[in-house]
Amino acid sequence: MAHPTQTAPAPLGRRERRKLEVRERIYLAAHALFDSKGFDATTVDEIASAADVAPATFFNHFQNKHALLEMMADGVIETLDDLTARHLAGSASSAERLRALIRSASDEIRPRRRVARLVLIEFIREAGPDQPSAYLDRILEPFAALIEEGQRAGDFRDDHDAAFLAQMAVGMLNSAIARWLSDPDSPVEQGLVEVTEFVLNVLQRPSEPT
Amino acid sequence: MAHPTQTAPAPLGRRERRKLEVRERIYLAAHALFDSKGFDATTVDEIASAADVAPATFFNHFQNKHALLEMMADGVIETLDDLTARHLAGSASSAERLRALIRSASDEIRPRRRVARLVLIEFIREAGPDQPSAYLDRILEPFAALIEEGQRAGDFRDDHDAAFLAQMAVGMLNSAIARWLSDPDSPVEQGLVEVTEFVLNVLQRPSEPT
DNA sequence: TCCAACTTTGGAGTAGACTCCAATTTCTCT
DNA sequence: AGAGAAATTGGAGTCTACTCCAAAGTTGGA
Repeated sequence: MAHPTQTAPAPLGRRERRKLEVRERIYLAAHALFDSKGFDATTVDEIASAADVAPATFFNHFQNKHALLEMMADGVIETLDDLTARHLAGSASSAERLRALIRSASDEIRPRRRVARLVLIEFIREAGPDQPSAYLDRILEPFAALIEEGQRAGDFRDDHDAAFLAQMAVGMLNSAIARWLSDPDSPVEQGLVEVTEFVLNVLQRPSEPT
Repeated sequence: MAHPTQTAPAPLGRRERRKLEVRERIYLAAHALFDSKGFDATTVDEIASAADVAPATFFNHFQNKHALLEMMADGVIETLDDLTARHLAGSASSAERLRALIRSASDEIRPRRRVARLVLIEFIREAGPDQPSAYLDRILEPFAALIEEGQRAGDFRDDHDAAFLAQMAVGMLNSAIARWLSDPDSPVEQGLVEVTEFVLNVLQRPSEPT
């Protein structure tokens, strides 16, 4: 799960390097704390002292505590994009690609359950009643790409466009993931596999007029 | 959208009646405020004064601000149960029943978009990383009941049990609703109808071995 | 080397959620 | 009517997120 703090690569003075370093330290400290204690139970002061900076410094780097979640959400999306790019490159069948993507995604999530939950909530919450959701669309993109690819190959139904099918697929996966995320002991692997197969079944079957 | 504050019907002294009245007043005030300003932007003091009680009184009735959301979530589930009971009673086809249920549900939600969003988030959030989600299961129940009915009638596929299919159906509907809730101007009617038809298509089509 | 720009930091201060408590009001029951 | 239980209320106090500011430290460049 890449986090977005590593962007500009080359021409950085010691100054900016330090700054990024601090920012990164805060981010990582927060990530660890959120994952172990949850968001609400984690104090800005705790984050600051875990990152070994003064409390005031925190606000030099992040507008507020919530901004950390947004950054983590960005990280998730980046990771998802990376995974998709990797799996699209491969030459397996459409179904196998989707399976692989979902397997990879679940591998990413597993060790960071708690943060994953927070991010999932963030995805829904972020879409304030005023602006269209940014995350939700970006989450769909990778799936849509993969499905479109599958449609072109003739593997997936094309009575709906890829975006719509992606939304349906993500919806189904989501409900499985949501359940998993909230129940620490549930057998994700198994549940997720079942849902994945169902999704494939739905995607593959061409529609007949009702 | 019934709210759960109306339970015990008969033997109430003036005292308990007053108490429920106050509770109800606070609940309604909060509901209105949440719907117009959102949760975070609404102050406990505001709620109290809108309900015409002292700020301290608020905490006599609700453990905290968040408890109001939980109560609203309960209300949603109750409403959903009611709707389902009503629609199960009817004698239409399985497909028609599902369409009717979803239509009713969307009618309930439409005038309370903002609160609906909060409640949706609550559904996901509530499942703390420690206890299994209570709401998520209860949300599925009505759909599962309806689907099971359809399976018995031979209208729906039965290669998976009703609970699983319900989860898939709710997942798909959810992703449509989530999108709608965050985009004030999106044509819910249309999107929801499209998704509903897709869900029906998925439910009706019996699976063939892959 | 020294200045200007930027960062960190401590400290004071605000707002809102929530607790605790004692005084007061409201109801119930006799 | 009057005692006792329960609810309301105001007030003081805590905790945390977050803002503002001035002092002090760090860095890059002339």
